[in-house]
Amino acid sequence: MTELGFGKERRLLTATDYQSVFNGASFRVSRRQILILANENPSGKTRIGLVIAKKHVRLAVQRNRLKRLTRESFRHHQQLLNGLDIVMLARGGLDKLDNDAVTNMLEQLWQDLCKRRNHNARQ
RNA sequence: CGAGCUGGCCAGGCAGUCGCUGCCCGGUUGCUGGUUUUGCGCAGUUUUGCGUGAAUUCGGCACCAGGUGGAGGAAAGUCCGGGCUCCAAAGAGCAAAGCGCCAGGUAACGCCUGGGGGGUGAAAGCCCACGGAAAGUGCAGCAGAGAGUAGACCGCCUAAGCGCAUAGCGCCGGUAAGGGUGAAAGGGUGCGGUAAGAGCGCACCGCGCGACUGGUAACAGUUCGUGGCAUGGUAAACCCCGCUUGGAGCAAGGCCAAAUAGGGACCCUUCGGUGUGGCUCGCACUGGGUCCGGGUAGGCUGCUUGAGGUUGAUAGUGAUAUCAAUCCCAGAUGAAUGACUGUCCCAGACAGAACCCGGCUUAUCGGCCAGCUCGAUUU
RNA sequence: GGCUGGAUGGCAGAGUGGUCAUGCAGCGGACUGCAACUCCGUUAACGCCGGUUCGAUUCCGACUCCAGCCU
Repeated sequence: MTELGFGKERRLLTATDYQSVFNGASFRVSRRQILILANENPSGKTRIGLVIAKKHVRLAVQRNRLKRLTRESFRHHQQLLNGLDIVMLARGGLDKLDNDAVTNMLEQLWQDLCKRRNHNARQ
């Protein structure tokens, strides 16, 4: 298993997985077009789930594009986010950004999330 | 060469690194299920049964390595038509809905092909929900005299008859040629005719009906006969005629199954009730007896070999069909087909499969090929 | 993914083949010392594009948008 892999065990799979993150979200970082919720995973795995509603991003091509970009970014930064269950929610207007903008934004969000986590750990 | 029309095709390429997923092949790897042989223990009269250990071999899952495949012409809208599944073995009648020139194609269609008719364009071509209004009912505001058995507002006429009493006026009337209204005013043009007019008569055009000819038919015809001429519009108003349609949908349906609640399956009976698609019939359930399984979260399946693609031959004007050879070409399930870097060019539009096909419609950068029309020029 | 329903002034909400009610809101006026209430008057709409019809908000087709249901 390589360090940058992205298999089934790295994803949130069921409705109950999503519910646990939504109900007890310990971390919450956002930008205008993206909201990220996260929670410590009890078994120490790193997993991500995507919520990109049709209401916010109308075209299927755009939804697929955003999912791919997010997964790719997550895949590259998963060492940083070790042991978290993460849910990424898209807001309106995200489909208007190009690939570079989305990738940069996600990178900043990962950093924010990491800082928030370290801050909590010290307290 | 320019302007235009029709049909078909393509949908950024290449290299490297990282990543996702289906299938195939392999593994001194891990977990797990079975086959065969055999050791030991227990039971038994024996065949043997149970427990346990070893070897053997066949799978399944995970992981690793390699190979190979991985969005569209519209995948879209869900507007039609089918397959498939369940509802009863999907049946009968009514109601309701859809379609509508003719012939053919097709599994089927509201689609396609060919033909006819109408419209449009200089032409190639393009467009058309294109049955019936002499079966019946309804509708047409306003305007207008009159809106469907036509109709005297203005106008025209005053021959015949009557009155005044005389180139005239009035009464009784006549008249659809002209004006005006309207979306629409009941064949058109000309001549005759007349008081003025009128298919009143005639000629030509148009129209209806019948015959004949051509065509499978729709329909057509410098054809013949006949009728003075009707049958205004609206059926995407009700309707009539002909044809078609049972309803739901893969979140259909089937299987395995934590939790939770009390029902569930089979047999017998048919008064009432409930349900199945709008109603009726019909059918199923509810009632009594016997026996224990049923099922939410979740998982598996349905799930991709098909009215299939490619090439060729044959039949046909064509849509298409038949035959032969050959190929296997996405199958995901929080949902794969991507990201980054470099490079080239004509600088990449619209846009992402979700059970599967056939169409239609809508979105769309740019390019290629073939055929046709018109114009210009040269030989 | 599939299946339904809808779109009428700023808001709510009827309606029908012939220039669309009604209420609230807005504006102007009357009443009042000023307001409220009340009364009178007035502005403003059929989602968009085609077709059928003499005429479409209504009938038919396509498009856009908004709700709801099935897991």
